[in-house]
Amino acid sequence: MDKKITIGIAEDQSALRRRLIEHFRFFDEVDVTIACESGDALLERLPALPESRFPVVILMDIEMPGSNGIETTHRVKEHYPQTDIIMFTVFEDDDRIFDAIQAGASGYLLKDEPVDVIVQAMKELREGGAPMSALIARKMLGIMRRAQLERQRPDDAELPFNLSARELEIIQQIVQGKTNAEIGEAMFLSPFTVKTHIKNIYRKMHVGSRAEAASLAYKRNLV
Amino acid sequence: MDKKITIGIAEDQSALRRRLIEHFRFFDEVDVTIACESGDALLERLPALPESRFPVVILMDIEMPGSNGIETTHRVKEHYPQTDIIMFTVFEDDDRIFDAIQAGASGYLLKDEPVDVIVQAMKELREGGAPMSALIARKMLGIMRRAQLERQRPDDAELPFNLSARELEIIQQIVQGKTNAEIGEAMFLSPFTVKTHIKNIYRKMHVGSRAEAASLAYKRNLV
DNA sequence: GTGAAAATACTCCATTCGGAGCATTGGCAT
DNA sequence: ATGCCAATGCTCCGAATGGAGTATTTTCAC
Repeated sequence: MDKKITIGIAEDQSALRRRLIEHFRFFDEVDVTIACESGDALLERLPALPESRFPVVILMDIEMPGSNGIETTHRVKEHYPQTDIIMFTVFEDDDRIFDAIQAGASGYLLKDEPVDVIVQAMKELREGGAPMSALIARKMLGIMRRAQLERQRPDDAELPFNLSARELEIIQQIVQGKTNAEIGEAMFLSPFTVKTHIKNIYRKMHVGSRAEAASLAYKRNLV
Repeated sequence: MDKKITIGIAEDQSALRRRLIEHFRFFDEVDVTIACESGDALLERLPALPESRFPVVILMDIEMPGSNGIETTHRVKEHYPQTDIIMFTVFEDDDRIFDAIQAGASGYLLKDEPVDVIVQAMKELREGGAPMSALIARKMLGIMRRAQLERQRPDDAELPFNLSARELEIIQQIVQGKTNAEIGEAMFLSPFTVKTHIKNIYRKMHVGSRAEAASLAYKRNLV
């Protein structure tokens, strides 16, 4: 059988914190090894824990005095990237969810979830999942629909519009607002050559000005 | 008790399709009302269904001949936005997950999930969740960490660089590659006026050319 | 109702750009 | 080997841009 899941708790409301600790006692799978009333306290006390009692999962309140849950998550993941963090909150606005994920949270539960669901979430986490309350999961989808993905292009993939590598270099200078002369200087080329390249770029991209080319370059993730 | 969940299936492998239909029979909660071997067939046959047999959830394979699952999802959501779609696939690359979500999918299951998990996912969906296989949920988090969120600006929030509303309008035309004369025509302004606005824009944004302004506009989500 | 800010409009001038055409070189593929 | 295409460089010309300065009208807040 697997070892117990060691849990950390950061939650400023002492009543809730104690209630959680009490309830977790009834579950054999988990073991609360640290519980703090603030993110700062958690960060202070974590280094002192022996490895065997170091939390594998931290239940993190978002709203806390001092360092809030987002900041604390950032710092914890910085020092202990292998520790998973579940945000635990009553709030559910999109920006906060997004920020929590970006900070490194791997799960997001609303505080009204029953304790057995929380324990189940811990197990899911350890099995590679990303437990989320239904409402949060739905909101995440909404966030993703509004998000722009920065798709990275494999090096050998062909560039949009059949642009050559050289032409791409030139575009990158164009979006910086450089003149042909400046680009030539930067690339050790005659400004005439730069101009010829730009002519070809315009033809391939079906545009007719630097602004339009820059715009299209952004839209197509060329820069 | 709630009514049965009506299910649609789009899956080109006939063996799997039949297996799913067979297995779903054992679950009282669900009722397969339509099963097709392609996205095109689904789109063709959906309009003919009576409302009572219209699928509330569609299990959608991604890899299909003709319209693939992403395209089909797009079209289904376009015509039947209230129908939920679960992507059902063996593939799990980030771009595909992202595209599926953007197309309007509300869940994402791997084909190796047991049927009872799939049925459970349907129920979760109806309860407002977004069921995902553990692996997919984790990948979604990774995608979100790389994503840029387009945070929408409240109407009364001040624009970056203290640009006026009128100036913003002009920028939008600039990124389209228009000349001052064309902008003037579109906005019923003298080209001289357009020029004056652009001068002010340059001053406020600390740039000196249309390409640079367009570029910065994209970076700051002005367009 | 007064003042500040924004929007409108124009002039002059030097620089830059975009379009067309042309030429040479070097590398890569058939 | 040969032919194609990318990369390089150039000329001429007209159109558009960018910079500076000035002026009138509108609008909106205090």
